[in-house]
Amino acid sequence: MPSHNWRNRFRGRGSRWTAPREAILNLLISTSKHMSAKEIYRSLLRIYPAIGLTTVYRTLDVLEQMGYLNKIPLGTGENKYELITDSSETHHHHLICTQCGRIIDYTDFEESELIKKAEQTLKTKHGFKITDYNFEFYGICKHCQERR
Amino acid sequence: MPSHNWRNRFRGRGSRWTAPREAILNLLISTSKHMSAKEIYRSLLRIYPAIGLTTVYRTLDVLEQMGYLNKIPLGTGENKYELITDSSETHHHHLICTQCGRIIDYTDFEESELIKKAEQTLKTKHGFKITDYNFEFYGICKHCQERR
DNA sequence: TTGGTATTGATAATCATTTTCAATAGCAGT
DNA sequence: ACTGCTATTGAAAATGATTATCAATACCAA
Ligand SMILES: [Mn+2]
Ligand SMILES: [Mn+2]
Ligand SMILES: [Zn+2]
Ligand SMILES: [Zn+2]
Repeated sequence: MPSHNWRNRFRGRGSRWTAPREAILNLLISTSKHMSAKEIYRSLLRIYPAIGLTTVYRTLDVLEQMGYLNKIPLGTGENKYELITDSSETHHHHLICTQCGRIIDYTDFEESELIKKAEQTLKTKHGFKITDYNFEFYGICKHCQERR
Repeated sequence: MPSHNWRNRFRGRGSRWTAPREAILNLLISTSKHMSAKEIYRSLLRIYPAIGLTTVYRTLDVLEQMGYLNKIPLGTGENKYELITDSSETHHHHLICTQCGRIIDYTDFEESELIKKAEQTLKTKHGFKITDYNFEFYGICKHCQERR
């Protein structure tokens, strides 16, 4: 996962490889968390004081368009992001704690299969061409249940 | 579906039965569409020129808390709403056209079953208490595919 | 090295939803 | 029907996330 790999991916589609983009990617690569644009921005400020929040948003957009980023709506109008890497489970869903905002990854083979099947069915039955889907559970995480 | 039914539901939880709330409910009952707060507001203006958008939001909140309203995030930060009635399919999902905003109801027995199972699993396995979930497909509807 | 242009960051603008607050109206108790 | 308490209302301002604008800058192909 050397960064010239990412560099080439950007260059390959006519985009440029820049310092802000490298900083954002390094952060996304190194973290295991699901971060919001502002969280990414604030985290980068320490090492890259000149970076702008706007640039974070733009880079996340590009990454999403390239298919390397997963955008997770929190249901509050805010989104969190996670990089899609080779090693990461491509198909997983999320448990979102409405109390603390924590996001828990969760994989279910049956569910993934069903979604694939549904995509097919919806195309033939409703003529609906699926480009994306959301599947999130909302609730109270174990941690938050204990402290009340 | 006489409105004194709804009146009692409101009164039952210490809430008051008011003209704006009756107007909003009558609209939600009579429509088969999935409407946004602003769409509801604009539609009511004709018959109830004094109504405020704020009140629409507040009434939708109450209905959601009472468990009679389904809130559907469009992925753009905007939400649409639909009343949950006895006759309506309680468990259905949505196909959201990212081109025209149309929402298509869609029911899948297998999927509903799987979600019920998942709720159980998540509770025992992750200690996660589910209060709600989102399951939406995004894509291009038949209508929009033809006109391009 | 250079020129064209993609990108950047500061700032202002959007847009949906919330908050605030004084005025009003529902309704329980009389 | 009257009264008083307080939930509700609507206008206006505030919020919070995201986007648009724009002049300055930095990539990078040639
Ligand atoms: Mn994840
Ligand atoms: Mn529906
Ligand atoms: Zn939590
Ligand atoms: Zn459409």
